Amino acid sequence: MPDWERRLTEAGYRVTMPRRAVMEALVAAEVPLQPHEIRERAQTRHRRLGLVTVYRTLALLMELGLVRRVHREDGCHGYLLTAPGHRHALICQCCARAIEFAGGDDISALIQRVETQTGYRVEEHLLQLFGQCPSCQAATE
Amino acid sequence: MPDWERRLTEAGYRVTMPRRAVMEALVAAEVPLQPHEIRERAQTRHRRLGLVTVYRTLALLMELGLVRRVHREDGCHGYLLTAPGHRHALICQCCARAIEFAGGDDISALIQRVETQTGYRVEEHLLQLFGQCPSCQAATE
DNA sequence: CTCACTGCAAAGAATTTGCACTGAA
DNA sequence: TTCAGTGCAAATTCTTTGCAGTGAG
Repeated sequence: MPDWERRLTEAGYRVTMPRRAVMEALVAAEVPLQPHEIRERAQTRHRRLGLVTVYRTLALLMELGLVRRVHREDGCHGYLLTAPGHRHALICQCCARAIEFAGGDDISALIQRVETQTGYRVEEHLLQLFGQCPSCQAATE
Repeated sequence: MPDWERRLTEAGYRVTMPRRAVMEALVAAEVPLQPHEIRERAQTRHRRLGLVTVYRTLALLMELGLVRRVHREDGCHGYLLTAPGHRHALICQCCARAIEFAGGDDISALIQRVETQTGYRVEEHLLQLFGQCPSCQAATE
């Protein structure tokens, strides 16, 4: 039994076919998926899957911290499986492949500097990097 | 003649009442505004202002770099006047007042670390901080 | 006087809600 | 068996487009 099924069960939710299909699509994806993309991919497993169910499932998975919503520069958003312990996304502008990386001392230092400079108390941060992944760099050069 | 009017003119665009009204609303605002909020505020200057024109004006102002779109944690976005030379927004979770701050060596260091760790080449970054501004901190304590 | 710009209406996305049916526990 | 979960249709919300009229330069 995968960990995410245990998390669902323990929180009092049921493990259903649509939820399995959505999770499998997200696990298989290396890129942040938009709801309609998730639906298309998940339908190979569960034909009748409705877009509404995708939205509801995503809301549930986010609530449980299994999935994160990432922003794109154009304002759209995609959904990405949460890598445990990691918080930030790095997205390839060329192929959309995304990986996550951990925040380290450098982010803490930055936050501390900004707090000192502004007088604000910083509680959350949203950091995403955009660039080119190794294989797209190789393809370009 | 304000600088933004010069920028418009030099780029071959016209300075019109609706554009003035939108800019004034943004200048007066200390918080990121959503399109409908901009419209409501700008209508004190220009009654007939349509939401469509707000969208078109914002697109133009973004193209000229006068305005930035900022993301909120809930996925909505607001528009904020660009502070010259600054790139990142710090938004109060309590009153929504926003200020911008400059990226410094700390961000460069972070990006360099991530590039080394991942092999990606980083070209853009999206950084926003959320917290409490000084006056909201004072009100809470 | 011209043509960029505007407002309206209407189309098109993206997301949410209402409700009767279905299937996981 | 029972109620959480689902799918459909339809409602909302957000944003863009088409087009005839208006006003900035």
